[in-house]
Amino acid sequence: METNRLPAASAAKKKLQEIIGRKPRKADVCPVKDVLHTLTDKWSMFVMMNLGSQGTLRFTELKNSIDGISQKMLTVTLKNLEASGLLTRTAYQQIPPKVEYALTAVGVEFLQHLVVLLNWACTNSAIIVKSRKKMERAV
Amino acid sequence: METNRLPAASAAKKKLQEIIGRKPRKADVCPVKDVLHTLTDKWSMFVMMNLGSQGTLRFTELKNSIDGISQKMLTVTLKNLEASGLLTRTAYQQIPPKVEYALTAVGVEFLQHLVVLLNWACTNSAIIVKSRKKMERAV
DNA sequence: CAGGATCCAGCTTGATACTG
DNA sequence: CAGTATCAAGCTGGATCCTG
Repeated sequence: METNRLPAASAAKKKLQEIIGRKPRKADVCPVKDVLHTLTDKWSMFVMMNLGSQGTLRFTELKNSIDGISQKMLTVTLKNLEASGLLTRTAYQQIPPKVEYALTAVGVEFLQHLVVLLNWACTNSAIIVKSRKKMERAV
Repeated sequence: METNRLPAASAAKKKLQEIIGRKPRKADVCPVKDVLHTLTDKWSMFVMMNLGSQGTLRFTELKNSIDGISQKMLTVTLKNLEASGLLTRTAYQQIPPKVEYALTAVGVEFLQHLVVLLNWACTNSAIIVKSRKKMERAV
């Protein structure tokens, strides 16, 4: 419980102050919030995870890989990610159309960080969920 | 651009397949999505960042630290984080009331991971924003 | 196949007023 | 001080229909 094999708590704290201090408190001014929000978006994560693990995918392949996503949201999500430079869209001019999506170098880099977080979430989700259940009962 | 000082792309890919495979595709079944979403929530991050960098804080102190947050959302966010076991709420029975919030060990651990991601976002937000601007023009 | 466009229900959120 | 309660507005996201 006490072992931290991470960038040391103190270093993290320092980094935090740096990051927080960097933004003039106005959330709008600092794009980090916005960027992170886009990236940790409900569907964005799934899109990137699937592209990361399966490589290049077509629109329908992605849709089938991500259970529950609507065509609209996949479109929107893909556009955002493409606009943010995290994935590339390659359209083949042919009938029927064929469009392929793949992560960019930046996308892969982000995903690697995300994997760490996902892994942590996987490990700790049980604890968190249990904690929530306990709170519910307490009410 | 090509340097990756990260858990190696191949390892990340493997991990991804593991994580994706673990969940039966049904987003509802896998709590990881839900957990991550709570944690990367718009306000949750700010709350945890402030607690992480400033230590124990009172309700109003938090509200003042996080520009733009409403009293309601702060309440909701704090409840969620407390229910998830990421922070503790200590109420002193006195008039006027005094309530202090602080991260738990789990909270600190998560925050340390988050810092890495935040740092990455800070470094790359410029690139991403620029990419977006370019896309806008392309339209 | 890969979307674009539209409509609308529902959740999220902010503003406001009130309380122990 | 630290919330709770309520209501209205706005955005999100799903369903549906349509196109090159």
